[in-house]
Amino acid sequence: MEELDEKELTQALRDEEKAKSYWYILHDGKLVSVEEFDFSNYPKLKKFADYEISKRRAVDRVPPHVELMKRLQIADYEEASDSGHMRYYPKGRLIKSLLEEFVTRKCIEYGAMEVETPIMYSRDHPTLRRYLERFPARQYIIKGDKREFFLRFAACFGQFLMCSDAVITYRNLPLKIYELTRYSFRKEQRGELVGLRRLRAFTMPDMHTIVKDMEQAKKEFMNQYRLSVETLRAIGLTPEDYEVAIRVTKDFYEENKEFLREISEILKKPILIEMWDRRFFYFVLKFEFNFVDALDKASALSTVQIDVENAERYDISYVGKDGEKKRPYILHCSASGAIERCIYALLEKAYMDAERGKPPMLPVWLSPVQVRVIPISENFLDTAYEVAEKLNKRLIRADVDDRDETLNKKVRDASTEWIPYVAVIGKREVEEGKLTVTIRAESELEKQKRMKMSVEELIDRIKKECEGMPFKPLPLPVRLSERPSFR
RNA sequence: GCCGCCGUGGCUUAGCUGGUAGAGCGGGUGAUUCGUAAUCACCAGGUCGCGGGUUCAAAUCCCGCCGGCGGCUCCA
Repeated sequence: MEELDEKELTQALRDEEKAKSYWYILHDGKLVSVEEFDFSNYPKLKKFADYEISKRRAVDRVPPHVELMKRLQIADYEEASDSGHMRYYPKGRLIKSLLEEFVTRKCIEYGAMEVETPIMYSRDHPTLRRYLERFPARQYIIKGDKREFFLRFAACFGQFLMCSDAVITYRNLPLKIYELTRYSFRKEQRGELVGLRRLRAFTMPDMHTIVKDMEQAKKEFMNQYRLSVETLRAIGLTPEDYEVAIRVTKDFYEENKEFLREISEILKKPILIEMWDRRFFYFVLKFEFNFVDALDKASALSTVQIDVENAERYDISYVGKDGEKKRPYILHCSASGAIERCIYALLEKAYMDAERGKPPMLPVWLSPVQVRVIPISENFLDTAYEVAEKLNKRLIRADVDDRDETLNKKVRDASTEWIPYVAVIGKREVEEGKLTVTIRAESELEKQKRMKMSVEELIDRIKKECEGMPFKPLPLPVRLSERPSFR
Protein backbone atom coordinates (compact mmCIF):
# COMPACT_ATOMS: atom_id res chain seq x y z
CA MET A 1 0.00 0.00 0.00
CA GLU A 2 2.66 2.47 1.01
CA GLU A 3 4.76 1.33 -1.89
CA LEU A 4 1.94 1.86 -4.31
CA ASP A 5 1.40 5.38 -3.05
CA GLU A 6 5.03 6.12 -3.64
CA LYS A 7 4.72 4.94 -7.24
CA GLU A 8 1.61 6.96 -7.87
CA LEU A 9 3.29 9.97 -6.45
CA THR A 10 6.31 9.78 -8.67
CA GLN A 11 4.13 9.10 -11.69
CA ALA A 12 2.08 12.19 -11.06
CA LEU A 13 5.22 14.24 -10.52
CA ARG A 14 6.64 12.91 -13.74
CA ASP A 15 3.48 13.90 -15.61
CA GLU A 16 3.86 17.35 -14.24
CA GLU A 17 7.43 17.57 -15.41
CA LYS A 18 6.45 16.58 -18.90
CA ALA A 19 4.19 19.56 -19.51
CA LYS A 20 6.15 22.51 -20.81
CA SER A 21 5.39 26.07 -19.78
CA TYR A 22 5.63 29.08 -22.07
CA TRP A 23 5.57 32.53 -20.56
CA TYR A 24 3.97 35.64 -22.01
CA ILE A 25 2.62 39.00 -21.03
CA LEU A 26 -0.87 39.92 -22.16
CA HIS A 27 -1.25 43.69 -22.43
CA ASP A 28 -3.51 45.94 -24.51
CA GLY A 29 -4.86 42.88 -26.21
CA LYS A 30 -1.42 41.80 -27.37
CA LEU A 31 0.47 38.70 -26.35
CA VAL A 32 4.20 39.29 -26.02
CA SER A 33 6.80 36.83 -24.83
CA VAL A 34 8.21 37.67 -21.43
CA GLU A 35 11.66 38.28 -22.91
CA GLU A 36 10.33 40.92 -25.26
CA PHE A 37 8.08 42.75 -22.84
CA ASP A 38 9.20 46.15 -21.62
CA PHE A 39 8.85 46.00 -17.85
CA SER A 40 10.18 49.50 -17.14
CA ASN A 41 6.74 50.78 -16.10
CA TYR A 42 5.87 47.61 -14.25
CA PRO A 43 8.57 46.86 -11.70
CA LYS A 44 6.27 44.75 -9.54
CA LEU A 45 5.12 42.64 -12.45
CA LYS A 46 8.79 42.13 -13.25
CA LYS A 47 9.43 40.89 -9.73
CA PHE A 48 6.45 38.60 -9.97
CA ALA A 49 7.47 37.20 -13.34
CA ASP A 50 11.00 36.61 -12.11
CA TYR A 51 9.66 34.86 -9.09
CA GLU A 52 7.41 32.62 -11.14
CA ILE A 53 9.72 31.81 -14.00
CA SER A 54 13.27 31.77 -12.76
CA LYS A 55 12.25 30.86 -9.21
CA ARG A 56 15.07 33.15 -8.20
CA ARG A 57 14.82 34.62 -4.76
CA ALA A 58 17.57 35.88 -2.54
CA VAL A 59 16.18 36.55 0.88
CA ASP A 60 18.14 36.57 4.07
CA ARG A 61 15.64 37.71 6.63
CA VAL A 62 12.41 36.86 8.31
CA PRO A 63 9.40 38.32 6.51
CA PRO A 64 8.28 41.53 8.26
CA HIS A 65 4.74 40.31 8.91
CA VAL A 66 6.03 37.64 11.31
CA GLU A 67 7.32 40.18 13.80
CA LEU A 68 4.17 42.26 13.30
CA MET A 69 1.70 39.43 13.85
CA LYS A 70 3.43 38.75 17.17
CA ARG A 71 3.91 42.31 18.33
CA LEU A 72 0.36 43.34 17.49
CA GLN A 73 -0.86 40.22 19.31
CA ILE A 74 -2.66 38.91 16.26
CA ALA A 75 -1.16 35.45 15.93
CA ASP A 76 1.81 33.44 17.04
CA TYR A 77 3.44 30.08 16.56
CA GLU A 78 2.18 27.29 18.76
CA GLU A 79 5.04 24.98 19.54
CA ALA A 80 2.76 22.41 21.11
CA SER A 81 1.08 21.85 17.75
CA ASP A 82 2.50 20.83 14.39
CA SER A 83 4.37 23.51 12.46
CA GLY A 84 2.08 25.66 10.41
CA HIS A 85 -0.71 25.60 12.99
CA MET A 86 -1.02 28.98 14.66
CA ARG A 87 -2.63 30.40 17.74
CA TYR A 88 -4.74 33.50 17.23
CA TYR A 89 -5.11 35.98 20.06
CA PRO A 90 -8.34 37.95 20.60
CA LYS A 91 -7.28 40.62 18.12
CA GLY A 92 -6.30 38.03 15.53
CA ARG A 93 -9.49 36.09 16.04
CA LEU A 94 -11.47 39.29 15.56
CA ILE A 95 -9.70 40.12 12.32
CA LYS A 96 -10.22 36.59 11.06
CA SER A 97 -13.89 36.59 12.03
CA LEU A 98 -14.50 39.84 10.21
CA LEU A 99 -12.73 38.67 7.07
CA GLU A 100 -14.50 35.31 7.16
CA GLU A 101 -17.86 36.93 7.59
CA PHE A 102 -17.19 39.40 4.83
CA VAL A 103 -16.03 36.90 2.23
CA THR A 104 -18.86 34.54 3.10
CA ARG A 105 -21.35 37.33 2.71
CA LYS A 106 -19.86 38.27 -0.67
CA CYS A 107 -20.24 34.74 -1.96
CA ILE A 108 -23.78 34.40 -0.67
CA GLU A 109 -24.73 37.72 -2.24
CA TYR A 110 -23.21 36.38 -5.42
CA GLY A 111 -25.75 33.58 -5.25
CA ALA A 112 -23.97 30.74 -3.49
CA MET A 113 -25.63 28.35 -1.07
CA GLU A 114 -23.59 27.86 2.07
CA VAL A 115 -23.00 24.26 3.13
CA GLU A 116 -20.78 22.37 5.52
CA THR A 117 -18.89 19.19 4.71
CA PRO A 118 -16.63 16.87 6.73
CA ILE A 119 -13.00 17.68 7.20
CA MET A 120 -11.82 14.08 6.69
CA TYR A 121 -12.43 11.38 4.11
CA SER A 122 -11.57 7.77 3.61
CA ARG A 123 -8.39 7.14 1.70
CA ASP A 124 -10.00 4.13 0.08
CA HIS A 125 -13.08 5.80 -1.31
CA PRO A 126 -12.79 4.93 -5.01
CA THR A 127 -13.47 8.41 -6.37
CA LEU A 128 -11.38 10.27 -3.85
CA ARG A 129 -8.58 7.78 -4.26
CA ARG A 130 -8.28 8.56 -7.93
CA TYR A 131 -8.27 12.27 -7.17
CA LEU A 132 -5.49 11.85 -4.64
CA GLU A 133 -3.47 9.79 -7.08
CA ARG A 134 -3.73 12.59 -9.56
CA PHE A 135 -2.57 15.25 -7.10
CA PRO A 136 0.15 13.94 -4.88
CA ALA A 137 0.01 16.59 -2.19
CA ARG A 138 1.11 15.64 1.23
CA GLN A 139 -1.85 14.94 3.44
CA TYR A 140 -2.40 14.41 7.10
CA ILE A 141 -3.47 10.84 7.66
CA ILE A 142 -5.79 9.98 10.53
CA LYS A 143 -6.28 6.42 11.70
CA GLY A 144 -9.88 5.44 12.36
CA ASP A 145 -11.10 2.11 13.73
CA LYS A 146 -10.83 0.21 10.48
CA ARG A 147 -10.06 2.75 7.82
CA GLU A 148 -7.56 5.48 7.28
CA PHE A 149 -8.67 9.01 6.59
CA PHE A 150 -7.02 12.05 5.13
CA LEU A 151 -7.78 15.60 6.14
CA ARG A 152 -9.29 17.71 3.38
CA PHE A 153 -7.05 20.17 1.61
CA ALA A 154 -10.02 22.04 0.11
CA ALA A 155 -13.80 21.82 0.09
CA CYS A 156 -13.85 20.08 -3.29
CA PHE A 157 -14.40 16.59 -1.91
CA GLY A 158 -17.43 17.27 0.22
CA GLN A 159 -19.06 19.57 -2.27
CA PHE A 160 -18.49 17.29 -5.26
CA LEU A 161 -19.85 14.29 -3.39
CA MET A 162 -22.85 16.38 -2.42
CA CYS A 163 -23.42 17.42 -6.03
CA SER A 164 -22.93 13.90 -7.25
CA ASP A 165 -25.95 12.79 -5.18
CA ALA A 166 -28.04 15.85 -5.97
CA VAL A 167 -30.70 16.00 -8.66
CA ILE A 168 -29.70 18.93 -10.82
CA THR A 169 -31.45 20.20 -13.92
CA TYR A 170 -30.46 22.80 -16.46
CA ARG A 171 -32.84 25.18 -14.68
CA ASN A 172 -30.62 25.06 -11.58
CA LEU A 173 -27.51 26.14 -13.43
CA PRO A 174 -25.26 27.86 -12.76
CA LEU A 175 -25.37 26.21 -9.34
CA LYS A 176 -23.12 27.74 -6.69
CA ILE A 177 -22.10 26.08 -3.46
CA TYR A 178 -19.93 27.71 -0.85
CA GLU A 179 -18.12 26.69 2.26
CA LEU A 180 -15.70 28.44 4.52
CA THR A 181 -13.22 25.69 5.31
CA ARG A 182 -11.83 26.14 8.76
CA TYR A 183 -9.63 24.38 8.33
CA SER A 184 -8.17 23.05 5.16
CA PHE A 185 -5.04 21.02 5.76
CA ARG A 186 -1.99 20.63 3.60
CA LYS A 187 1.08 19.03 5.03
CA GLU A 188 3.49 21.28 3.23
CA GLN A 189 7.16 20.58 3.57
CA ARG A 190 8.70 22.22 6.60
CA GLY A 191 10.96 24.52 4.64
CA GLU A 192 7.93 25.94 2.86
CA LEU A 193 6.13 27.18 5.93
CA VAL A 194 6.44 30.87 6.78
CA GLY A 195 4.43 32.95 9.22
CA LEU A 196 0.91 33.49 7.95
CA ARG A 197 1.85 33.13 4.30
CA ARG A 198 2.04 29.38 4.11
CA LEU A 199 0.40 27.20 6.73
CA ARG A 200 -0.52 23.60 7.24
CA ALA A 201 -3.96 24.53 8.61
CA PHE A 202 -5.68 27.46 6.98
CA THR A 203 -9.11 28.96 6.43
CA MET A 204 -10.17 28.85 2.80
CA PRO A 205 -13.37 30.27 1.38
CA ASP A 206 -14.18 27.76 -1.33
CA MET A 207 -16.99 28.14 -3.84
CA HIS A 208 -17.83 25.74 -6.65
CA THR A 209 -20.06 26.59 -9.57
CA ILE A 210 -21.62 23.95 -11.76
CA VAL A 211 -22.19 25.23 -15.27
CA LYS A 212 -23.82 23.62 -18.24
CA ASP A 213 -21.25 24.37 -20.91
CA MET A 214 -18.11 26.31 -21.73
CA GLU A 215 -20.07 29.43 -22.61
CA GLN A 216 -21.60 29.53 -19.18
CA ALA A 217 -18.23 28.65 -17.64
CA LYS A 218 -16.60 31.63 -19.31
CA LYS A 219 -19.38 33.95 -18.25
CA GLU A 220 -19.06 32.83 -14.64
CA PHE A 221 -15.28 33.00 -14.83
CA MET A 222 -15.54 36.64 -15.83
CA ASN A 223 -18.08 37.41 -13.09
CA GLN A 224 -15.97 35.71 -10.48
CA TYR A 225 -12.91 37.58 -11.65
CA ARG A 226 -14.82 40.77 -10.92
CA LEU A 227 -16.09 39.36 -7.63
CA SER A 228 -12.50 38.66 -6.59
CA VAL A 229 -11.35 42.17 -7.48
CA GLU A 230 -14.17 43.65 -5.42
CA THR A 231 -13.59 41.32 -2.51
CA LEU A 232 -9.89 42.12 -2.26
CA ARG A 233 -10.55 45.82 -2.67
CA ALA A 234 -12.98 45.84 0.23
CA ILE A 235 -10.51 43.89 2.33
CA GLY A 236 -7.95 46.60 1.72
CA LEU A 237 -5.94 45.21 -1.20
CA THR A 238 -6.19 47.20 -4.40
CA PRO A 239 -5.10 46.07 -7.87
CA GLU A 240 -1.83 47.94 -7.30
CA ASP A 241 -1.09 45.50 -4.51
CA TYR A 242 -1.18 42.35 -6.61
CA GLU A 243 -0.20 40.96 -9.99
CA VAL A 244 -2.45 38.89 -12.20
CA ALA A 245 -1.42 35.50 -13.54
CA ILE A 246 -3.42 33.44 -15.97
CA ARG A 247 -2.53 29.81 -16.57
CA VAL A 248 -4.04 28.26 -19.61
CA THR A 249 -3.64 25.37 -21.99
CA LYS A 250 -2.50 26.26 -25.46
CA ASP A 251 -5.66 24.82 -27.00
CA PHE A 252 -7.94 26.84 -24.79
CA TYR A 253 -6.00 29.98 -25.48
CA GLU A 254 -6.14 29.52 -29.24
CA GLU A 255 -9.90 29.04 -29.13
CA ASN A 256 -10.59 31.90 -26.72
CA LYS A 257 -8.26 34.76 -27.57
CA GLU A 258 -11.06 37.29 -27.59
CA PHE A 259 -12.35 36.11 -24.23
CA LEU A 260 -8.93 36.47 -22.63
CA ARG A 261 -8.56 39.90 -24.13
CA GLU A 262 -11.84 40.86 -22.44
CA ILE A 263 -10.56 39.51 -19.15
CA SER A 264 -7.44 41.62 -19.46
CA GLU A 265 -9.61 44.69 -19.99
CA ILE A 266 -11.11 44.41 -16.52
CA LEU A 267 -8.07 45.65 -14.64
CA LYS A 268 -6.25 47.20 -17.57
CA LYS A 269 -2.90 46.04 -16.37
CA PRO A 270 -0.51 43.57 -17.98
CA ILE A 271 -1.05 39.95 -17.06
CA LEU A 272 1.51 37.20 -16.76
CA ILE A 273 0.44 34.24 -18.88
CA GLU A 274 1.68 30.72 -18.35
CA MET A 275 0.73 28.57 -21.29
CA TRP A 276 0.98 24.80 -21.17
CA ASP A 277 1.41 22.74 -24.28
CA ARG A 278 -0.99 20.22 -22.78
CA ARG A 279 -3.33 19.94 -19.85
CA PHE A 280 -1.94 18.15 -16.81
CA PHE A 281 -4.10 19.63 -14.08
CA TYR A 282 -7.86 19.32 -13.98
CA PHE A 283 -8.37 22.80 -15.34
CA VAL A 284 -7.97 24.44 -18.73
CA LEU A 285 -7.93 27.98 -17.41
CA LYS A 286 -7.25 29.67 -14.14
CA PHE A 287 -6.38 33.11 -12.88
CA GLU A 288 -4.68 34.13 -9.67
CA PHE A 289 -4.15 37.47 -7.99
CA ASN A 290 -0.66 37.28 -6.55
CA PHE A 291 0.43 39.49 -3.72
CA VAL A 292 4.08 40.53 -3.94
CA ASP A 293 5.43 41.08 -0.43
CA ALA A 294 8.14 43.23 1.14
CA LEU A 295 10.77 40.63 0.24
CA ASP A 296 9.51 40.30 -3.36
CA LYS A 297 7.94 36.95 -2.77
CA ALA A 298 4.66 36.24 -4.48
CA SER A 299 1.75 34.19 -3.28
CA ALA A 300 -1.71 33.66 -4.63
CA LEU A 301 -4.77 35.23 -3.06
CA SER A 302 -7.94 35.01 -5.18
CA THR A 303 -8.17 32.29 -7.81
CA VAL A 304 -10.76 30.82 -10.17
CA GLN A 305 -10.35 27.71 -12.27
CA ILE A 306 -12.41 26.05 -14.99
CA ASP A 307 -12.40 22.35 -14.16
CA VAL A 308 -13.10 20.00 -17.07
CA GLU A 309 -12.30 16.76 -15.32
CA ASN A 310 -13.96 16.35 -11.93
CA ALA A 311 -17.59 16.27 -13.05
CA GLU A 312 -16.72 13.02 -14.77
CA ARG A 313 -14.64 11.70 -11.89
CA TYR A 314 -17.35 12.40 -9.31
CA ASP A 315 -20.16 11.50 -11.69
CA ILE A 316 -21.82 14.89 -11.41
CA SER A 317 -24.51 15.43 -14.01
CA TYR A 318 -27.53 17.53 -14.78
CA VAL A 319 -30.68 16.87 -16.77
CA GLY A 320 -30.85 18.93 -19.94
CA LYS A 321 -33.87 20.46 -21.62
CA ASP A 322 -34.11 17.36 -23.77
CA GLY A 323 -34.32 15.12 -20.72
CA GLU A 324 -30.86 13.67 -21.29
CA LYS A 325 -28.20 13.45 -18.60
CA LYS A 326 -25.34 15.80 -19.34
CA ARG A 327 -21.86 16.41 -18.01
CA PRO A 328 -21.31 19.93 -16.62
CA TYR A 329 -18.10 21.86 -16.07
CA ILE A 330 -17.16 23.08 -12.60
CA LEU A 331 -15.57 26.34 -11.51
CA HIS A 332 -13.44 26.50 -8.38
CA CYS A 333 -13.31 29.92 -6.78
CA SER A 334 -11.66 31.37 -3.75
CA ALA A 335 -12.67 35.00 -3.88
CA SER A 336 -10.10 36.16 -1.35
CA GLY A 337 -7.70 33.25 -1.01
CA ALA A 338 -6.90 31.91 2.42
CA ILE A 339 -8.03 34.25 5.21
CA GLU A 340 -4.69 33.95 7.00
CA ARG A 341 -2.92 34.88 3.79
CA CYS A 342 -5.06 38.01 3.52
CA ILE A 343 -3.84 39.03 6.97
CA TYR A 344 -0.28 38.34 5.88
CA ALA A 345 -0.79 40.55 2.82
CA LEU A 346 -2.31 43.38 4.88
CA LEU A 347 0.58 43.29 7.35
CA GLU A 348 3.20 43.21 4.62
CA LYS A 349 1.47 46.06 2.86
CA ALA A 350 1.42 48.11 6.07
CA TYR A 351 5.11 47.41 6.50
CA MET A 352 5.84 48.63 2.98
CA ASP A 353 3.75 51.76 3.69
CA ALA A 354 5.88 52.44 6.76
CA GLU A 355 9.02 52.18 4.66
CA ARG A 356 7.61 55.02 2.58
CA GLY A 357 6.95 57.19 5.62
CA LYS A 358 3.25 56.40 5.97
CA PRO A 359 2.11 55.19 9.37
CA PRO A 360 1.34 51.49 9.08
CA MET A 361 -2.24 50.47 9.82
CA LEU A 362 -5.01 48.04 9.05
CA PRO A 363 -8.22 49.13 7.35
CA VAL A 364 -10.44 50.77 9.97
CA TRP A 365 -13.14 48.08 9.75
CA LEU A 366 -10.49 45.47 10.58
CA SER A 367 -8.72 47.40 13.32
CA PRO A 368 -9.30 45.55 16.61
CA VAL A 369 -9.47 48.90 18.41
CA GLN A 370 -10.87 51.68 16.26
CA VAL A 371 -10.80 54.49 18.81
CA ARG A 372 -8.64 54.86 21.88
CA VAL A 373 -9.84 57.39 24.39
CA ILE A 374 -7.08 58.89 26.53
CA PRO A 375 -7.95 61.05 29.52
CA ILE A 376 -5.35 63.67 30.27
CA SER A 377 -5.51 62.82 33.95
CA GLU A 378 -7.57 60.82 36.39
CA ASN A 379 -10.03 63.70 36.62
CA PHE A 380 -11.26 62.98 33.12
CA LEU A 381 -11.55 59.23 33.43
CA ASP A 382 -15.30 59.25 33.83
CA THR A 383 -15.75 61.44 30.78
CA ALA A 384 -13.50 59.06 28.87
CA TYR A 385 -15.65 56.08 29.87
CA GLU A 386 -18.76 57.92 28.77
CA VAL A 387 -17.28 58.67 25.37
CA ALA A 388 -16.11 55.08 24.90
CA GLU A 389 -19.48 53.75 25.94
CA LYS A 390 -21.22 56.02 23.48
CA LEU A 391 -18.94 54.79 20.70
CA ASN A 392 -19.31 51.12 21.58
CA LYS A 393 -23.08 51.47 21.70
CA ARG A 394 -22.94 52.83 18.18
CA LEU A 395 -20.95 49.80 17.08
CA ILE A 396 -17.50 51.31 17.07
CA ARG A 397 -14.75 49.50 18.92
CA ALA A 398 -13.44 51.96 21.48
CA ASP A 399 -11.38 51.52 24.62
CA VAL A 400 -9.99 53.70 27.39
CA ASP A 401 -6.39 53.93 28.51
CA ASP A 402 -7.05 54.13 32.25
CA ARG A 403 -3.53 53.14 33.26
CA ASP A 404 -1.48 55.23 35.63
CA GLU A 405 0.91 56.38 32.92
CA THR A 406 1.88 59.70 31.44
CA LEU A 407 0.00 61.09 28.49
CA ASN A 408 3.11 60.76 26.36
CA LYS A 409 3.37 57.10 27.13
CA LYS A 410 -0.28 56.45 26.34
CA VAL A 411 -0.08 58.30 23.05
CA ARG A 412 3.00 56.36 22.12
CA ASP A 413 1.40 53.02 22.98
CA ALA A 414 -1.74 53.84 20.99
CA SER A 415 0.45 54.61 18.03
CA THR A 416 2.50 51.43 18.21
CA GLU A 417 -0.78 49.52 18.31
CA TRP A 418 -1.78 51.14 15.00
CA ILE A 419 -5.02 52.54 16.43
CA PRO A 420 -6.66 54.62 13.69
CA TYR A 421 -8.27 57.24 15.95
CA VAL A 422 -6.79 58.46 19.22
CA ALA A 423 -9.02 60.82 21.16
CA VAL A 424 -7.54 62.86 24.00
CA ILE A 425 -9.83 64.34 26.64
CA GLY A 426 -8.86 67.08 29.06
CA LYS A 427 -10.16 70.34 30.40
CA ARG A 428 -10.20 72.04 26.99
CA GLU A 429 -12.19 69.24 25.39
CA VAL A 430 -14.75 69.11 28.16
CA GLU A 431 -15.28 72.87 27.93
CA GLU A 432 -15.62 72.81 24.15
CA GLY A 433 -17.59 69.59 24.02
CA LYS A 434 -15.17 68.21 21.45
CA LEU A 435 -12.43 65.63 21.29
CA THR A 436 -8.92 66.16 20.02
CA VAL A 437 -8.53 63.27 17.63
CA THR A 438 -5.32 62.08 15.99
CA ILE A 439 -6.18 60.62 12.62
CA ARG A 440 -3.62 58.00 11.74
CA ALA A 441 -4.57 57.58 8.09
CA GLU A 442 -3.87 61.26 7.45
CA SER A 443 -0.71 61.45 9.54
CA GLU A 444 2.88 61.03 8.56
CA LEU A 445 5.39 59.21 10.68
CA GLU A 446 6.81 62.44 12.11
CA LYS A 447 3.82 64.73 11.75
CA GLN A 448 0.47 63.76 13.26
CA LYS A 449 -2.78 65.01 11.87
CA ARG A 450 -4.98 66.25 14.68
CA MET A 451 -8.56 67.49 14.55
CA LYS A 452 -11.15 68.76 16.95
CA MET A 453 -14.41 66.93 16.50
CA SER A 454 -17.50 66.04 18.45
CA VAL A 455 -18.28 62.44 19.32
CA GLU A 456 -21.04 62.50 16.71
CA GLU A 457 -18.66 63.72 14.03
CA LEU A 458 -16.22 60.98 14.90
CA ILE A 459 -18.96 58.38 14.78
CA ASP A 460 -20.16 59.63 11.39
CA ARG A 461 -16.68 59.55 10.00
CA ILE A 462 -15.99 55.98 11.09
CA LYS A 463 -19.45 54.79 10.06
CA LYS A 464 -18.86 56.15 6.60
CA GLU A 465 -15.46 54.50 6.39
CA CYS A 466 -16.80 51.12 7.45
CA GLU A 467 -20.01 51.24 5.50
CA GLY A 468 -21.17 47.87 4.29
CA MET A 469 -18.51 45.97 6.19
CA PRO A 470 -19.22 43.54 9.01
CA PHE A 471 -18.85 44.59 12.62
CA LYS A 472 -17.95 42.74 15.78
CA PRO A 473 -17.60 44.25 19.23
CA LEU A 474 -14.33 44.95 20.99
CA PRO A 475 -12.80 41.56 21.78
CA LEU A 476 -11.06 42.83 24.92
CA PRO A 477 -11.96 44.69 28.11
CA VAL A 478 -12.67 48.38 27.52
CA ARG A 479 -10.20 49.40 30.22
CA LEU A 480 -6.60 48.79 29.34
CA SER A 481 -5.75 48.13 32.96
CA GLU A 482 -8.00 45.06 32.87
CA ARG A 483 -6.45 43.65 29.74
CA PRO A 484 -3.84 40.88 29.78
CA SER A 485 -0.83 40.91 27.54
CA PHE A 486 -0.50 37.70 25.56
CA ARG A 487 3.22 38.06 25.14
C1' G B 1 12.05 15.86 3.12
C1' C B 2 17.47 17.67 2.17
C1' C B 3 21.33 21.68 3.31
C1' G B 4 22.59 26.04 6.30
C1' C B 5 21.81 29.52 10.40
C1' C B 6 19.30 30.18 15.00
C1' G B 7 16.65 28.77 20.16
C1' U B 8 19.09 32.41 27.34
C1' G B 9 13.04 35.14 32.64
C1' G B 10 6.37 36.90 29.35
C1' C B 11 9.18 39.92 25.21
C1' U B 12 14.06 41.80 23.17
C1' U B 13 18.72 40.37 24.35
C1' A B 14 24.55 40.37 26.93
C1' G B 15 27.37 36.30 28.24
C1' C B 16 35.12 35.85 24.22
C1' U B 17 38.78 30.34 23.98
C1' G B 18 33.93 25.59 29.66
C1' G B 19 34.17 27.80 36.29
C1' U B 20 26.31 26.86 37.64
C1' A B 21 23.59 33.95 34.53
C1' G B 22 23.55 40.31 33.57
C1' A B 23 20.44 44.18 31.26
C1' G B 24 16.21 46.79 28.94
C1' C B 25 10.99 46.33 28.14
C1' G B 26 6.82 44.13 30.37
C1' G B 27 4.76 42.70 35.55
C1' G B 28 3.97 43.97 41.11
C1' U B 29 4.36 47.93 44.93
C1' G B 30 4.99 53.03 46.18
C1' A B 31 5.52 58.05 44.65
C1' U B 32 3.55 61.02 40.56
C1' U B 33 -2.12 63.31 37.89
C1' C B 34 0.69 64.65 33.67
C1' G B 35 -1.71 68.56 27.09
C1' U B 36 0.31 64.43 22.25
C1' A B 37 5.82 59.04 20.87
C1' A B 38 8.88 55.70 26.81
C1' U B 39 8.10 59.84 34.81
C1' C B 40 11.01 58.02 39.05
C1' A B 41 12.30 54.38 42.89
C1' C B 42 12.08 49.62 44.89
C1' C B 43 10.67 44.32 44.31
C1' A B 44 9.63 39.65 42.05
C1' G B 45 10.80 36.60 37.97
C1' G B 46 15.74 32.13 34.63
C1' U B 47 16.04 23.56 35.67
C1' C B 48 19.86 28.93 29.51
C1' G B 49 14.25 24.56 23.72
C1' C B 50 14.14 18.99 25.16
C1' G B 51 17.04 14.35 25.96
C1' G B 52 21.67 12.06 26.20
C1' G B 53 27.21 12.34 26.27
C1' U B 54 32.41 14.39 27.35
C1' U B 55 34.44 16.82 31.88
C1' C B 56 36.20 17.83 38.67
C1' A B 57 32.88 21.49 36.29
C1' A B 58 28.47 22.68 30.41
C1' A B 59 24.16 28.26 28.58
C1' U B 60 29.15 27.55 26.44
C1' C B 61 32.04 21.29 23.54
C1' C B 62 29.74 16.54 21.00
C1' C B 63 25.27 13.52 19.42
C1' G B 64 19.97 13.03 18.81
C1' C B 65 15.18 15.24 18.85
C1' C B 66 11.71 19.50 18.77
C1' G B 67 10.77 24.45 17.10
C1' G B 68 11.86 29.09 14.03
C1' C B 69 14.01 31.34 9.65
C1' G B 70 16.55 31.03 4.85
C1' G B 71 17.81 28.01 0.40
C1' C B 72 16.43 23.60 -2.66
C1' U B 73 11.83 21.51 -3.71
C1' C B 74 6.59 22.33 -3.56
C1' C B 75 1.92 25.25 -3.60
C1' A B 76 -4.99 21.25 -6.16
